[in-house]
Amino acid sequence: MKVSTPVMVPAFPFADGIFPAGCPSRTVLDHVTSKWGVLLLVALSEGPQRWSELRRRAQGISEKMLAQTLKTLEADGFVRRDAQPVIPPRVDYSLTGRGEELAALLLPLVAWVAEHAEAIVNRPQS
Amino acid sequence: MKVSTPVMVPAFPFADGIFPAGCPSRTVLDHVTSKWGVLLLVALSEGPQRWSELRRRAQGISEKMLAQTLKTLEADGFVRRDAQPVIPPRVDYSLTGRGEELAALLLPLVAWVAEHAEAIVNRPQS
DNA sequence: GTGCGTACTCTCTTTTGGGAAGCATTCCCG
DNA sequence: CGGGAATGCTTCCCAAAAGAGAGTACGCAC
Repeated sequence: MKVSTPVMVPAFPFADGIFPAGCPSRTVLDHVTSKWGVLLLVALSEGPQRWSELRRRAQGISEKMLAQTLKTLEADGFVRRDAQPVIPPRVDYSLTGRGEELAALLLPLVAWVAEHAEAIVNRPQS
Repeated sequence: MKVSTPVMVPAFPFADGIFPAGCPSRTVLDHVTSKWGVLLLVALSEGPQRWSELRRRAQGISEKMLAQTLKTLEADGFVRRDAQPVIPPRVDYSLTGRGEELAALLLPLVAWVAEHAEAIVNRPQS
């Protein structure tokens, strides 16, 4: 497998300047590529999970950032929040269709990074 | 098209917890998914460019962040810095092999975001 | 009625990032 | 012959944002 597919994306017309500065693309890109956004989307790509579970999977995230990031992802329509009014509260988070599309693009990236990370940190010069 | 391909990436063994908190993957992931890191990598995927050119393409970036981000990407071995000792100075930046691999994974993601950004910002509910 | 577990929310500290000026060097213009 | 422009950074200062940690509401078990 590997990089056997240098399909070379059409490199669409980025004109001059990747994106206009105030463009929606910038906003959304910031959300999905945020430190915790990526991690949560990848975590959720393995199936619905509840708050405390996500907290465990995304090691090191604070409760504040978890809540905040989930809220952003939900507002963007990537994540579905399903709160059951039971006590103690139970809230399940899952990817929407849109979220799954995105995760499918994110996963290869994360996989590549995971595979090369050590080499990159140790011997920057490739 | 759409979600016609729930190919579901193999979802490799993320065990429990996407990455250990202090893991190199985290570090590298943060670098490449940083706000300006993505933009610069994508910009450079269209060919070598010099400082002032990058500054223009990545609309809105400050000189400080451009210098800092390029330094990080160079340290990680994604970007090559080629300074010619002429006056006025001329410095060309380009992707290394590793940088191109990464950009190839980044482009589809950026393209998807560009395509859906407006809908996401306007009508979060999909 | 005390204490626990869950899902947040609030407050305060640390880090990040933008803006602008500075710098080195040579050529161009007046 | 002197002043200003062009280029690629670097440094300083301060506002904005990220992040940690404690606090809150809620019912149930004991």
